[in-house]
Amino acid sequence: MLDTVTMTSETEHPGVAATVEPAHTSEGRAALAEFPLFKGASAATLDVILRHANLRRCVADEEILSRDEQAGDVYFVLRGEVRIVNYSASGREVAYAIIPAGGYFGELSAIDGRPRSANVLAVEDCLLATLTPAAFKELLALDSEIAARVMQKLVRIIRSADDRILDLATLSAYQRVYVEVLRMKKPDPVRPNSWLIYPLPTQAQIAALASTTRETVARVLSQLSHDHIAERKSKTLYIRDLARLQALAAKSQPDGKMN
Amino acid sequence: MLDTVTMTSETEHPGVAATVEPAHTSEGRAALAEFPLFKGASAATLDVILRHANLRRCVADEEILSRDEQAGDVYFVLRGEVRIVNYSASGREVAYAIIPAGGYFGELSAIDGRPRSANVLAVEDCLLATLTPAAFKELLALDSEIAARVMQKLVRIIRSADDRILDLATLSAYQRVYVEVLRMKKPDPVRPNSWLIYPLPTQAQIAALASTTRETVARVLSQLSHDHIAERKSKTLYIRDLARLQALAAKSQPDGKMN
DNA sequence: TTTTGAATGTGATTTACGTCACATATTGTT
DNA sequence: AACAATATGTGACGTAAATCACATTCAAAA
Repeated sequence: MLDTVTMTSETEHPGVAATVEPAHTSEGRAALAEFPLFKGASAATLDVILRHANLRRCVADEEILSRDEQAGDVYFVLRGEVRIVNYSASGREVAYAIIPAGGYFGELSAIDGRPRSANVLAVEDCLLATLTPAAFKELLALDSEIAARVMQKLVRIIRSADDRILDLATLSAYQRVYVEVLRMKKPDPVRPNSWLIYPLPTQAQIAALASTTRETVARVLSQLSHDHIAERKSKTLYIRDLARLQALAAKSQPDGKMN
Repeated sequence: MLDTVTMTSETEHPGVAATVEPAHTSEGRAALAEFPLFKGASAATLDVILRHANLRRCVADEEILSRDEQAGDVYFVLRGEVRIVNYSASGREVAYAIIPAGGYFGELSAIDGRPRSANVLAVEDCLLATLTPAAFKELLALDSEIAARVMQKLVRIIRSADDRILDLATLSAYQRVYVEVLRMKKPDPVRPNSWLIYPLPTQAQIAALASTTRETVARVLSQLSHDHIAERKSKTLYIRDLARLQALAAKSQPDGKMN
């Protein structure tokens, strides 16, 4: 499944795989100063960050960190995109989130010192900055604005996890796929008032997000296409009838029983 | 489903239902100073708390706060127990957590200012202390130890929510009940090395936690009893064979497919 | 181009478990 | 003790969706 990592791209030292390097390069400085979490930070704060941060590059599909590992580094995604996933005992993949450039992960272990709760995979080639737990905590103590932002992000994670639990507990598999499609939609960059998904993840990846099977996702997509609600053209899915899709996602099963 | 609340118990002013009162009573002072989150706090911190806190009493099954409400008070459970739940469009109840005395809730809205994400019900008669969002934020800014504890609690919530998502996505309904039973077990106060659940929640409540139906919970409990793994005697469930129960909870469906 | 491995589409079959329908048991109340 | 009112136990049944099994299409190398 995972490619054996070949360290060719973006590595200047042949032979030694230089995956970790200090962030004191012009590239690192610029990227970190502009990073959303640190936007508007004082010079002192930025100094702490730049002094402690390291850069790490990784290639598509590389496993950046894995569950149960006893490490607490916080990772900032400067370029690329990562997926946070877990595997069931039987090997089924469950995806928690996709973090694009500008996001960060790994803060849970940094905050409570416990092992990693999930695996993180690079969706594509990535440039990451890392901070040790000690440095991250220093940062939180030093800059209350950043501490507040981190806390807000934790709250956002809880809210979305709670939503997900509600979805898993109460929606049908089809509905969960509808919901996932709705979550992934972005405004069409050319046509206004129109929505699309690009690039469309593989059906297996969508299935992992919606906690169902690849086949079910295929059936849902076929049905949507047949009903002219969404249309797939190679790597993009055009949403033709948003209202109808939302209706499908929301329609409550004729249940009515209040227990 | 919910009893219409009759304000008889613990109310001294007949007529007016005095649900909110300042915490400046000896009862309030003692309870708050001993409260886990505030344990070891400085006099200044405690002063802020006591000055801003109010007490609120509520009776069993009362709805303490409800989803989508635009309010951000934080609640501290001084006595009693509350359940955090949500309802699906079709009315099915999904329980997130049961918070005993010493716990708190409502901090999400206080932190991010967004509406309530769930409903909170009193399991039994409760004594609660409340803090406005402003007071809570002041507290976080004033006392970094408390801020850190709150952050740790948020992380704990995320970890358990992620576990729950994994369970929902990968375990069978039976297994989810096993898992829930295992979660609720406590060491037997009299017999050492023995586990039990007391008081055993109703099957409907267990079903809400495990996201299944009451009937399924009944079947699981019957099966466990039949196999001498657990035995129910009125309000307590004795776990007779912990190892076997854990094995049942963990047994991976013969799936093996890695996708 | 040809080849080879993923990714996708769709039928047929199976099954876990929700739903429905009661009977029985356990509570708490007059 | 008698009575509701809740809570529990268990069969029968239907169905959503997982599983299995291919055919087909697409996309990346050789």
